[in-house]
Amino acid sequence: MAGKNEALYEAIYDIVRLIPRGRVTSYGLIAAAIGMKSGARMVGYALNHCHTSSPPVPAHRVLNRNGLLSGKAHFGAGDEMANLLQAEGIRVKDDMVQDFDQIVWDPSRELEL
DNA sequence: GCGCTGACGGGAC
DNA sequence: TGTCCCGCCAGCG
Repeated sequence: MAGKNEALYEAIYDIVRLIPRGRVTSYGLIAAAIGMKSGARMVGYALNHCHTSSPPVPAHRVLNRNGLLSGKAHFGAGDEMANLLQAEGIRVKDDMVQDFDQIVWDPSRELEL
């Protein structure tokens, strides 16, 4: 471990990689799972560097608390993120995940069960 | 060494 | 019920 910050990033990546297909989660839930309830921004920042870690992280399954594809613009392509979500059976409309409350995956909750 | 921005969240109006 | 503003942590100029 080079530093705690790196371990923190890996913790975020690990949780994101645990997200089952057809499910999504929010930055706040991940932040709470790692103990950073108010660090939702840090989660997004970490995912911004997810490409520096391997294996790649399915960040397309991570959305904001509104179910909006906040990081869609950062994926590179225009609708790359929405396309991946729809490919997993997730309904995406106008960059917004439909039935978000039904497909949301809470890490701190699922990992505890 | 200081300040601003940023893939957000929650509370207040 | 919807929208606006403030707060938090870390990286970067």
